[in-house]
Amino acid sequence: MSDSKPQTVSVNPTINEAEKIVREALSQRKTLLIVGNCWVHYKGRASSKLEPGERILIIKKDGSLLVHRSVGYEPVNWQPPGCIFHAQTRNNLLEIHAVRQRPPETVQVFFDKVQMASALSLRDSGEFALYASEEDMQKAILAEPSLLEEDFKPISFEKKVEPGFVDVYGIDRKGRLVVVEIKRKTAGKEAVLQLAKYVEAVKTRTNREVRGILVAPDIAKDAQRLLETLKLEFKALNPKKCTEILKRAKTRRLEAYLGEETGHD
Amino acid sequence: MSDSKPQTVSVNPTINEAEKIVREALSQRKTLLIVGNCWVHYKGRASSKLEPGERILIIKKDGSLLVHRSVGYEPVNWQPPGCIFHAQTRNNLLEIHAVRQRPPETVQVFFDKVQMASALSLRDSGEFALYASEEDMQKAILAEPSLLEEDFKPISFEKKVEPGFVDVYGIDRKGRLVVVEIKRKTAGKEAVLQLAKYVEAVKTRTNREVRGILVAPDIAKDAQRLLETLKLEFKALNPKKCTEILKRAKTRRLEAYLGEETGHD
DNA sequence: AATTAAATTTCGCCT
DNA sequence: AGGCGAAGTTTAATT
Repeated sequence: MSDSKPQTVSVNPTINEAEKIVREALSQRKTLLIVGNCWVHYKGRASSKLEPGERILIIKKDGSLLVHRSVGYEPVNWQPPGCIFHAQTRNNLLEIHAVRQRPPETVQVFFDKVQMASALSLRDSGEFALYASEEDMQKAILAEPSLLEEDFKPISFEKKVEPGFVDVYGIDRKGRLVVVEIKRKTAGKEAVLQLAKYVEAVKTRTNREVRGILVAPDIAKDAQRLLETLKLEFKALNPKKCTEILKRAKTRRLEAYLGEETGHD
Repeated sequence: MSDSKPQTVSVNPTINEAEKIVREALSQRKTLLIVGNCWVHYKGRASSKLEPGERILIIKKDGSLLVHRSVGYEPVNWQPPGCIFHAQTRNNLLEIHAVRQRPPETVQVFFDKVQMASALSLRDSGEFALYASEEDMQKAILAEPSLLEEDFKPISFEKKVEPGFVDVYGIDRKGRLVVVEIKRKTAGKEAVLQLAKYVEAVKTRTNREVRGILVAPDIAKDAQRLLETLKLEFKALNPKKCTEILKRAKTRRLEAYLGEETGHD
């Protein structure tokens, strides 16, 4: 008897039938998907109660739980991965408890009517790639320092400086130290203050002149004013452009590699 | 012919059958639920590509979109409410496009195999109540100022002060100004620093003595030391107690209301 | 285990 | 519409 059925789906099941599907999903580490009328109690970092209504419940094999209403991007109730679940039927009521150890939290979901219950084996080995991250921008500046300004020479990156880490650290064409703070999106006041903090920290460690440059696709009006007050600088840089630069740099590296070491594979 | 069917569910539908369900959901503002093999392209604030795999797609009537993998609390791809959708089948491939105007973003989902497709009418008018939130604690102190200390008189709340907003602002029994910072859980150093910031800001605006009181269920050891160094104060307050106080206050208000204006319904 | 910073953060409130 | 602060934020990296 094979239990490798890729999916069990039941429409308008009884509470008992639904419970069987819940148990199947939980015991075989399948994805559980239930649609029905339910109410939810949460206790933990805060507490909440959700009155009855029709919602979607998802429990994943990693022990995460989501309750979604008919509107809203965010789940109304949830539990991060690592929960332990317990399911039971009492008085024709399907109860699903999700318990998290640290921090101690519980979510209890009660169904009195199930429209659909499903236990799914989701095969998913596809990779997810996010482009134009802050890290990409950093790599792009390191690969192509002229993106920042002509004759900029990077010395290090993610350099430890008292309050944290400087994104990029280098020397300009006149030998002045340059501290670079990178933001992937419009820079606000907090980004300017972060840069100022690092510039001040570097200044205490040297007698040389120190410049601070904020790199971002854009800068907010108030942040611009603050930047000027603090005698810092701004360099506009589009994250998308960084992705392209990186792609080009990789190609170049690949070409150099193929030129030097042929016949590899 | 009635279209008020509460749900349409199809197991292992053809791509064309799945497309019909997608159109039903989108045109009738139902919740769309699809499980199947898909890949996803996202372009907007950032860009991403998700290689093929079996996932759950949810589209809600408010124009939000979620793609969930078999693990993880967060969706791998998503779109907040307010999207416009477009669906089509080409070469036996079901394409669903979600477009957001501002910021300009698109998510494209491509299905080549659908395990389950469903259009759901979720009736949900249940209220959601979050208890013991920071806001509740604030309200409780305003309703019952002696929770903070005897003879404390609140003046305002969420008062704008240079770096942000002061939770509660008032006067103590000796006429000193009091700045209150509230935390729902154990207060850490950042909470103390936040309070210090506000106290300093208020001091620049007055000649009067200014006290700073941190209100939380508990305070961390290092935060306690910092608090003493900065000559600030701590008042333990349990969020749960606040919820009870609020309930009592509401009852009292209701009683007063019923006492004054009888016969209202 | 605790801290810190980033996120396609989202959400709500206010200007 | 944009800016700012908070969130049961979550997540990942680092001390």
